Amino acid sequence: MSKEKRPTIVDIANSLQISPASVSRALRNAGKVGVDLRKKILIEAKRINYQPNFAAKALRNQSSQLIGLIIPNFFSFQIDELVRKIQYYVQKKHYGIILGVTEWETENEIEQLEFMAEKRVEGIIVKSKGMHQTIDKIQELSMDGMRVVSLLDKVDIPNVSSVLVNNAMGGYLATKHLLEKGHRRILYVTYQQTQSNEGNDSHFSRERYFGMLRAYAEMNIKRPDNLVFYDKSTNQNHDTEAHFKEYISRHTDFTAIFAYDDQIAAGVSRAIRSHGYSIPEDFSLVGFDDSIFVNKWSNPPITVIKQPDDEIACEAVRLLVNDNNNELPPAHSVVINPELIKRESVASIVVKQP
Amino acid sequence: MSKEKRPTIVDIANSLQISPASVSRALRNAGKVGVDLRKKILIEAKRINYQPNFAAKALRNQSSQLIGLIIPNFFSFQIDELVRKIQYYVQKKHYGIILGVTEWETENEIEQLEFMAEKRVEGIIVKSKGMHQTIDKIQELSMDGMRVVSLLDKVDIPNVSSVLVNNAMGGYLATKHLLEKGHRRILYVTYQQTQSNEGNDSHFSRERYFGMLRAYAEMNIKRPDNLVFYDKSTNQNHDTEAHFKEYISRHTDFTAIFAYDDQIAAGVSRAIRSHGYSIPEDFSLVGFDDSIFVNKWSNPPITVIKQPDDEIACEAVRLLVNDNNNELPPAHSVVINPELIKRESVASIVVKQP
DNA sequence: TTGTACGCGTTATCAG
DNA sequence: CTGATAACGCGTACAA
Repeated sequence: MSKEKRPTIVDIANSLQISPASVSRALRNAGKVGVDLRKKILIEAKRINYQPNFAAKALRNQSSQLIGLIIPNFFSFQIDELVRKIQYYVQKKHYGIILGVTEWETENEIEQLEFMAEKRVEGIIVKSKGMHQTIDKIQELSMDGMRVVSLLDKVDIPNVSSVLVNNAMGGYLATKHLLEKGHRRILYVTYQQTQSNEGNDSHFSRERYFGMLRAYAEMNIKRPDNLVFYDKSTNQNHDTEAHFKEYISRHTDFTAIFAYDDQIAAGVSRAIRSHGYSIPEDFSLVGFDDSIFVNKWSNPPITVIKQPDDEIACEAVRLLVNDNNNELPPAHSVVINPELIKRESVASIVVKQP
Repeated sequence: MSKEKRPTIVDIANSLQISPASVSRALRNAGKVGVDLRKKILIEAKRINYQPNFAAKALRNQSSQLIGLIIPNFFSFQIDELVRKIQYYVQKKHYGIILGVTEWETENEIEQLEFMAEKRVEGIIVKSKGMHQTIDKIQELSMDGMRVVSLLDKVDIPNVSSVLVNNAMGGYLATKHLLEKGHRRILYVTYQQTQSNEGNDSHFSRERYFGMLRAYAEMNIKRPDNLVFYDKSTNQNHDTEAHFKEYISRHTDFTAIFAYDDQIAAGVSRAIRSHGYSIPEDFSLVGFDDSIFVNKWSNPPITVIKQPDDEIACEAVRLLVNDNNNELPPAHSVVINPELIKRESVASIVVKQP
């Protein structure tokens, strides 16, 4: 029962005693077709439940109507929202997304890129760890004519686009908010930067820190020294809680914490609580990303810097899929400004300066 | 630069002065090709960086090498792991998955099903809310010859497969564990069942409860009455915490809680803590699903019934994609046994029976 | 406005 | 073992 051929435009043409060409034209509103003829065609198409053959279209048009989406997993930053929105925008243009998951493994990233190329997707949206092997592969594909958009990673390859968030502004907004609430001693908790960790987190971490410094400078406040804690966690091995427990048992000379990302914020939050302190009474906390960890579970709800996922998704798709017959925009980078989402993890302090 | 035609088997054939047919055979290890000729072909293919044209293959073979995956979101139960594993198994067979996200909206479910059909995927794996409109659409596709696997939902349509978890066994394992730890008054917290909520959760909830009763019966313990709390939350509107706060302010005549799923467990956990109680000292808690909420964030780590995602993914894919030239297995249902993951949310109690 | 004929890249079939 | 040919379903010059 599954073997009977699906109906084609030829079938429609035959039952109506007309040519397949007219059917093709009618079905796509292309070329000239008589009004009544088109009507008959549409009716017949519906009657026999005609479905265009995707492969034939793709072959004929040299276009797969597919774009690849390569992501590390589903819980880092707000990636679930991004995927959902990307899927939405892509499908709105009658494209499909084919998915690859890499677990932050460079090897998998390369494998996925190759897989997408084989499947002849028309473009690839990729969030990678940013190691040079992956970048090389992206460059290779790009030179073969593949359009690539790097998600939230700056990639310096001609013809490769990026959709970025203004990290410095994120750091700035978080810090300014804390300063305005009266905090002066704000601890920055971020990943330790090692040779092996040459990925984008290092750059981003520095950028966010620059933003922090700018906020202090702008308010003419001198930022105290030694208020950075480098967490030795990695993407693969997350142990912020333990590291920070150790730290807080010896240092409590801060009133607020700005966490590099939500995973760190989560670990910090747990460490703080396990020491009998609470948020925001004892320490205020600002996270970064607004991942589901934070926005669906954290207690109390954590104030965060949010990367606007709708805009990111929309831009990424716009860079890959053209709207009508318009030309695609040339490859370029888009920088999107993050915003501060105030929740309940930041308290005002009146005077706490010694 | 992106416009130069990709090389084809004809290009290879021409530069080698042979026929395209031989190239095709050589590239696929199909049919008979001389050893040295094959070698030359492979070398030339590599040289010009030949990539098979997916659309042409699909058209010729009447097979898109694509399967559709329709899911509600990325954080319900262990869906992120499921997607990752499904993607893994699918790609191992050189298939791709194309993704649809529904947000538990019946309307979106139907739209996605139609989209997948248009894209001519060879099979669809779908996790739906289970409303009849969706079921009808699945049936329609199925009658058109589409293979469909329902993920974690029983669907009574001939030719549609299901991969299910033994819910009764889940309830049984959770309860048995609690009983063995000395608990007798175990509160079951589950969703309220309304007319509008005719989806699968109702069935599953009952099945898990039957498993619970069986555990009591098997140990010859009479289960106390009135130990079920119906949470009025829905998939769209999750408010377990508030509901349960209200409940616990008036009832504390239980020592342990078995939550229908992790979202409920999460809400219950927060409600308990906000009342000044702690887990497991005051109440023990067992969740269901092992979603990322629980396994990556909860504090303390919550003991759960886990649906073995690797096995589920593997079965789902096996039902859709044949290994070599083997025939696909006929549509049928697979029931997989869940397991108990012991963590830190269950304490022993010695004597607490009044 | 409509029809004819060809090609997109691949593979199955059949002939040599 | 290898080559020629047709066909998969659709879109589009070109002709009518």
